[in-house]
Amino acid sequence: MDVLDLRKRPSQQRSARTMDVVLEAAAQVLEAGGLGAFNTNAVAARAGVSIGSIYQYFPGKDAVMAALIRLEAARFEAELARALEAAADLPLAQAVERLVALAVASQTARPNLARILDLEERRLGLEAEVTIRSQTTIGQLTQFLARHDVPDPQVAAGDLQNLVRGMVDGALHADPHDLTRRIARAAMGYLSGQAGDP
Amino acid sequence: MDVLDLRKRPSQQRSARTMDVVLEAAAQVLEAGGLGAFNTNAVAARAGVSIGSIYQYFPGKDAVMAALIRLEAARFEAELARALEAAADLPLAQAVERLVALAVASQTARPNLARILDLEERRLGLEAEVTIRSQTTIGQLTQFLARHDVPDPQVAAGDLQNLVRGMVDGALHADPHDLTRRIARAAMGYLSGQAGDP
DNA sequence: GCAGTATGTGAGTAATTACTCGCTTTGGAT
DNA sequence: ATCCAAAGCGAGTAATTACTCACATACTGC
Repeated sequence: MDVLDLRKRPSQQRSARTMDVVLEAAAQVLEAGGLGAFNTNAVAARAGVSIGSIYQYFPGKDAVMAALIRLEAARFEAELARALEAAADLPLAQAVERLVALAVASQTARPNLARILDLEERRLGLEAEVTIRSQTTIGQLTQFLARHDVPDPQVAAGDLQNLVRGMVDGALHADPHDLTRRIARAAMGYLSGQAGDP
Repeated sequence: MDVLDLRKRPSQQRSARTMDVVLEAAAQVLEAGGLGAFNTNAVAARAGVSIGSIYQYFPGKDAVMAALIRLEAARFEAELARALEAAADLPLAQAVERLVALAVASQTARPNLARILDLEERRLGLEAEVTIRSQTTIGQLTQFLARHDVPDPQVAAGDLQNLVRGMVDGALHADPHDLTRRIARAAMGYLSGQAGDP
């Protein structure tokens, strides 16, 4: 039984609108004001609900954070799944470019939020439910890479995810298209250099 | 006149030991407990000085943070400068491997700290003194890459820094030596793929 | 209408925390 | 020894904030 769990949702089939509104407000507060501005009052105000309502849906502040992390993870994973399906029959280079473009678009929408969620995921995920966000993302990527005969696909998947994340994080004010090209180049470079060069 | 400046240091030639102690304590608190544990009382306690003393050397909490960011930046830049000098006559691939090893070692020592400083730098550096930490680092790298006839060395320097940072951040529990090899491969892959493939 | 329940409210509370200020201690010059 | 300024101290203060709870309102089946 985790403090971050939402099992205590008062009824089974709630309108869920309030919850969504709160999470969206939390995202906006984090994006606009950073971790320091993320407090229950600010989130409630932005969501247009009372503080009490927040505590009807979430056992505490950290639970809001955790729910937001899971939400964003789920969104990205859904997009990734679609993109992977669409790119299934493409040659590796083109497939990689598409996936990178997806990652760039995803992070560019709310640059600060992504960074904060990264950091908070580590703080909250204290060993349990390790890396909420990347678990299945990595899984999907691993399978994709394995199909393209990339050696050590699991490690490669993790490396690529980190490579992309780092480059997107660092260069958010660049032109997205150009950035995508450079990141794709780095990713392909990594994959080409894979394994036994003699 | 910035709130983060330390110009108001009470005397011109202070022992500076207290200041160092405070900064080291701040680093330890951040590494151990994250941003949430970073408060003036905790830092003072860990440093073995009183709260008052902190405020004799720093105009406020954020100034401690800023000073720590500058300190770590200066340390890394010094190491980088030495490494670049030592690697000046090496072929590109070997030079890159050495630089990557340095970055890995640097971040591995205090993994959480590095991430937090990244985030805080953005929060504090609001447009002024843009990217305290990477300014001269990038400069040094740019010159190095230019000497090796890398096209667009400035962009490449930034990309490489972000690529390395991302990969190190994401895989801190891996074996440092293996990690270094993989990152170096990615970096070389990026550099090889540079410019006009037809 | 009405009973009963689900949902929403927001003033209040207890805890935390950045920072102040009047005081004590230290150390060096005479 | 005496003085003085520099350095250090830490209880106190005002502000912030996570969270509670007694109450109000909306909704549902009758």
